[in-house]
Amino acid sequence: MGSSRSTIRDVARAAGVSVSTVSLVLNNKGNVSEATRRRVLKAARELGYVPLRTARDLSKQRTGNVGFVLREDHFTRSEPFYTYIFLGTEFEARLHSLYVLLTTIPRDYRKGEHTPRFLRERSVDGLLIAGKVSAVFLEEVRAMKLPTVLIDYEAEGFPAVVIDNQGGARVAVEHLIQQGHRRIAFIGADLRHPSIADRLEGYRIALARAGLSVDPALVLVDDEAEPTRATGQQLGARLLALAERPTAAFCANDALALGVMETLLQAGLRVPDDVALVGFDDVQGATQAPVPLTSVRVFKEQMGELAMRHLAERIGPEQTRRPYARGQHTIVAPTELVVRASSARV
Amino acid sequence: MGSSRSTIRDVARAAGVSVSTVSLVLNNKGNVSEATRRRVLKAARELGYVPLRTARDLSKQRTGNVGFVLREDHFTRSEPFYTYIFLGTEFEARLHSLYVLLTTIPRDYRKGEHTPRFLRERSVDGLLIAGKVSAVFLEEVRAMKLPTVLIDYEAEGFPAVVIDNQGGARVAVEHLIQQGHRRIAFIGADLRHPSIADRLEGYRIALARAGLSVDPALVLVDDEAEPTRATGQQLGARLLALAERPTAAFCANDALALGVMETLLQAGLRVPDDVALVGFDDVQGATQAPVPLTSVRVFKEQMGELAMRHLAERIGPEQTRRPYARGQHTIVAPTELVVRASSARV
DNA sequence: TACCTTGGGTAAAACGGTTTGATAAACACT
DNA sequence: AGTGTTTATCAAACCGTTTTACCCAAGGTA
Repeated sequence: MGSSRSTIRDVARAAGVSVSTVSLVLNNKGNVSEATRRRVLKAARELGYVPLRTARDLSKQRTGNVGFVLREDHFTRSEPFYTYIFLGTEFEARLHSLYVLLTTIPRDYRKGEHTPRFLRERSVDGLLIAGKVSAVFLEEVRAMKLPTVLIDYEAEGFPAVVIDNQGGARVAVEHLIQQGHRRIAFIGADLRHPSIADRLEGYRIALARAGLSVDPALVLVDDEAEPTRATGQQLGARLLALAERPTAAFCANDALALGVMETLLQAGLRVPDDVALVGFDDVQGATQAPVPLTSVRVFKEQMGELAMRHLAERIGPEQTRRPYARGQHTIVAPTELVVRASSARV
Repeated sequence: MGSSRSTIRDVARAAGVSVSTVSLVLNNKGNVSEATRRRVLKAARELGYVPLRTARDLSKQRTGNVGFVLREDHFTRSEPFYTYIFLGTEFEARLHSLYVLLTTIPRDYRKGEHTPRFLRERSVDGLLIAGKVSAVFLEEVRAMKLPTVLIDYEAEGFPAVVIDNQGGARVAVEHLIQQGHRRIAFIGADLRHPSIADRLEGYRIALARAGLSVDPALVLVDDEAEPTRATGQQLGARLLALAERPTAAFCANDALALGVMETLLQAGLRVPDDVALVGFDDVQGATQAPVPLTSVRVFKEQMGELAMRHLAERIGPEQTRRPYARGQHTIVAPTELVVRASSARV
């Protein structure tokens, strides 16, 4: 038992070939006869040889790492949305022999002050950014000319993997219409967030296609707020205060929907009998709600995988580094409506 | 603007010294005159020189990475307990110039099949393991002779950073006693988990110190279950079914406590008037509960920091790698009782 | 026969740092 | 003046890979 790990030289010696040959075999490159290939592989196996990453990376002029950046408040919120996305990237990363360095940035990012260490040290080959982040940060990243893919967010000049927000919202609202609803509210928050804006657009389209007009009074949006449960409670109160109450509401996400539900139930209304509710994201809490929540399911791990795969291609040996035109190379991840009790037949 | 990043040789040339001198200056080693030191630093600054990690690591015979392993179901559960611990380690890692590779393992870990990639490739200098993990995994790690620190879990032969479970539980129960309670239940789950066992022990000690005896009927434990909200609901039902109902309950964690609360409220009881409740962990949900929950606060980031600092010491250049005796080098992180409405005065 | 290919292999030069002697100069002590 | 000792510096070796450039023998072609 050699205690220290064995090197490529040990393998070469054992197989009776040169170091270069071993390297060629292990990377299946160049012309190597079947006989030597087998000898080398056998020797490598017997010695339990695993190439040393640092050596390989130094030689290959790469770091073998990719960065994964998201806002701290997004990472630590109770719904593990981005956690699943991260797991997806981690999973896919294995296939490309990359390591993922996860780090968070504050909501109010300030330039030099908060720059992730791996960017300063330039020890990543590419970058994934999940969720909405400060424009200042994106600016800084842009200047670095580092292959980057956004996830669940969009910005000029960056390829992105996004949820089919508009499509998902449309299907959700169509579902409500099919259940017989005609007065359907929209519950939303910060419309500068592309996802929320797109979901509103899906709502509009669904109504239009059904020949229904959009009643501005039913579009309940707190443009200054984050789409949280607390915001949902407040908007729920506004909904209750309406002269002519809607029979259903489509909420821009589950947190909002759960907040609305809470307010409605506390006011003594029944869901879905008095007001049907549909959310978006299909978070864990959706099934555990007092009235299980109908929601639009998002395939989070899959989004992470798609993003990582795309990034790996850009990093890859091909080095095709072509610049991205706006909107081009935006990958849209499909959604799926999950019907539960909160939107049962009227 | 030299487009390519500058190397140590560029700095040496600019400062008019040898490469070795630059290295010595940048690592403040050896004897270097103040004059040259300044010249070198100036040159490095002007060239924006940052040492290349892969090169440094290869040379130093280290990887510069540490692994962070936890169970997938722990990572993705809605309470970001381990997420905060991870953030603490990440923060501390910066001070030691280490990168943290986060990866999850399944609950039912099987040897070769699920071995984290960085262990197989031996590309970490040390390992952090958070939460309870499969004994099989610990066995595998032990065999690797890799510096390791456990967090929020304990096992033979590993140093660990743990919550002061017993002390926290004691303070919590003493609080209930001080509020006038005499019949206090304990709500728990899987007692093989050291944390839960220790919290039960704290409960016992507090009662004993107050001269109260432990009524076995009031120790409600589902030994086969995980300490989740659902388990709490079931145990809440058992509590309701007791002939002589307790006036208070100390729960082994907040999830259990919230489950119990739900059951009690649904049964028409009032908290704290009919039954006072105290939890443990002080999760986000504790403040948002129907009746805000008194709980034992845990400093999660701090635990991560402590663990990483300890690990860095073991990895460090000192190489003191002395073996750990049982229980030795177990760092106990303090707790703090946070009193809220669920345990108000009787 | 002389002249390309091509297949199979290697030695040596990177990659960009750190660390280890060696060396020369300055200094201190008989 | 001669002899250690310390201080400041550097050339070269080293870390473990990949990659490049070259070599030789065998086979094909004119």
